[in-house]
Amino acid sequence: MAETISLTLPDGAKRDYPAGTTGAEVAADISKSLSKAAIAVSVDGELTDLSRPLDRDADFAIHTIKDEAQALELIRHDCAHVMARAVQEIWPDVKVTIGPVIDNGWYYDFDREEPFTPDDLERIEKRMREIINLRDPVRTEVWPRDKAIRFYEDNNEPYKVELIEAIPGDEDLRMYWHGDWQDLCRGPHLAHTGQIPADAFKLMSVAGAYWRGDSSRPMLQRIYGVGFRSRQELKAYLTFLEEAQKRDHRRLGREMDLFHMQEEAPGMVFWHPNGWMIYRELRAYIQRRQDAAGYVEVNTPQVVDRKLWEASGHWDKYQEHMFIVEVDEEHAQEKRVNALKPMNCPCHVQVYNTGMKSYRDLPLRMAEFGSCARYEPSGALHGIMRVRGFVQDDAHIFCTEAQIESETKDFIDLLSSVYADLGFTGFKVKFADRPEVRAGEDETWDKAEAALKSATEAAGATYELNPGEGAFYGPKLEFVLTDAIGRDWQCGTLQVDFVLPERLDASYIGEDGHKHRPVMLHRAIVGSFERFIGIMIEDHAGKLPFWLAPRQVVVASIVSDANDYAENVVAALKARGIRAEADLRNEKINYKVREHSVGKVPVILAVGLKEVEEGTVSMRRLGDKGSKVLPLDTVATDLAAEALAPDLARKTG
RNA sequence: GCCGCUGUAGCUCAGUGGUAGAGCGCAUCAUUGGUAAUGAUGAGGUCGGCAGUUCAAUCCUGCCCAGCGGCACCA
Repeated sequence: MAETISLTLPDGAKRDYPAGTTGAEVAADISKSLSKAAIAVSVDGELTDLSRPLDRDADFAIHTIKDEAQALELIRHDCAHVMARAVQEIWPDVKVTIGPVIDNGWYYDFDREEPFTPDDLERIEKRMREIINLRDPVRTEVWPRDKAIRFYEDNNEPYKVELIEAIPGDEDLRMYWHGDWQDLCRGPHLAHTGQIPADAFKLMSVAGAYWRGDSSRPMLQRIYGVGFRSRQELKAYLTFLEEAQKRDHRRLGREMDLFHMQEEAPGMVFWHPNGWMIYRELRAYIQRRQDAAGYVEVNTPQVVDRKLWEASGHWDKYQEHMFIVEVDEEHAQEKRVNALKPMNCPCHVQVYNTGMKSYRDLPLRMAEFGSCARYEPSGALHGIMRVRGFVQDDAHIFCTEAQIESETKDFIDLLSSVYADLGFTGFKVKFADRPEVRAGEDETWDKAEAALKSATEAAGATYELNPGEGAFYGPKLEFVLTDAIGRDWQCGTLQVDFVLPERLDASYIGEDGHKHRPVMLHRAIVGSFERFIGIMIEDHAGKLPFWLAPRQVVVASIVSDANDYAENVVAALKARGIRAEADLRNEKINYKVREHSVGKVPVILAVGLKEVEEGTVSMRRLGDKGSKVLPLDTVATDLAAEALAPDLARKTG
């Protein structure tokens, strides 16, 4: 070890210290105020404790609470420790497990017989504040693993023992203390508990979670917390949560009268006229785009004999998740067992397999908006986002291996254009390559992965790797959208499949006059319409773009003498393809404006005696404060243009 | 599926071992008004379902169903 080490500060200045000097000592050497404000240091970009001895030349930075990323990481991390200590002080029998930092906060998993109650959370929070006020210094030591294992065995912390045993190699472990409380942790940590802002965290909820994420292992209790640097930041986050709640598609679905769900059909959507209008518009748009992109559309049965599912391999793997339909046929020897189709692909191969296919028929792009049913586990259901009955913008492209690349590129182009039309300007691409357990030769995988990669690049898309997450039958691309409040949604997909054509014996006659296997590309752009509409509702907070809005215009009369004129206005708008309705109720205009604003109607046209006389309307846009009086013709022309779906608008120019 | 919580009027929610309330919405009447709630009156409930305890259960107990928050799952 060098006697002297040289630290390069962020401003470029170099400072020399004896090896073994700690970050805290460096901070104290620079200034007294920095010494007080310091919470951690970075050594060559790596965040670490103030108390850690420095042993080499490095780029060096001292962090205070002003360094947001580092501060939040440390605060949340130490909140997890403080919470675990609070829990163990209140209930000494509780066993601790793990407690990582997550978006906006942290969680910690505990093993305790009794469930934690909301009152318990308050109690824990209070104790946490007390611990923070103690300003206990954080201390770490490096222990050999044997010693650590013995320590946790003696202290009856079996989960910690298991954690250590799962750490590969025989590296030493870092043990953590604040006060008398101990945990296994590699850090980094704050200098003392008092550096946690005591008024900027909140315990949010308790939930069950499997030990090590494995559903065959014990269910632990997970307490979630959120933590920030200041009370203001916490408050801002809580306000954000309230805003997010207001755009919940389940709530908006009810308020806008889009759909409902009920006990008799869990996970199935009852679409109301308003919601179904969105669905129809979106589906018609996708249909037009796919027609234009050279797809053919088919429709295949929903109830299909188990034999087909056995042949495709689904019966084996997904039987538990299929709706089974048994039919007693009067003269049959045994019951006929069918399944509601969970997906379209096996049926598409049946259509493909009729007649002889030639290489001249490829690529064959077969689309279907087919109703699928999957018996999803009850706990997975979530509004219309995760359902048991759904329709995808599903299609299978039968092609040769040589065509994978151009088909992929064409698909990504189509998908980008559709996403842009739907208001999602950017999307991420993930490339999921071969999983450990897979079908097919490595050589085939090489070819498929290479084709998929170069096609993705040719389409101008950058991707991140999602290693080992491909389907068992082939690599896949996942397309991920980000919504208005920053949440990611995986919607589109493209999967290369060599297995199903084999299993279901699909073939074509090649140029050489011999039989060949086609490749199948499974692909979807929006994924399920149900889920995508849910995403659109939340993304727009219910204020859908005009062409998708189920109710586009309400013409509201101000006095009953304007009722006839209001009806005429509605007729004029309808004649131009606009979804317009009249509100002639005996209510004040304030009342009507409020009701239709709450109902997210994009345009309200108020008409009173003045408008009747002048042939005008008073137009108010959703979200605007005021209104504008305009000639009816102008409004009708403008709104008719606005009502066109993006692809139709492009055609009209 | 697993852990926890919840289920009362169309919606949001109070409430009680002696069969129930508010606001909004709905209906009727009055009001004809100018851009986010006009007033009055009225109707509306097997208190999620099935058992049990009790003289008596919406309330207590058990089982089931559904929803919510997570976990696991997502062909």
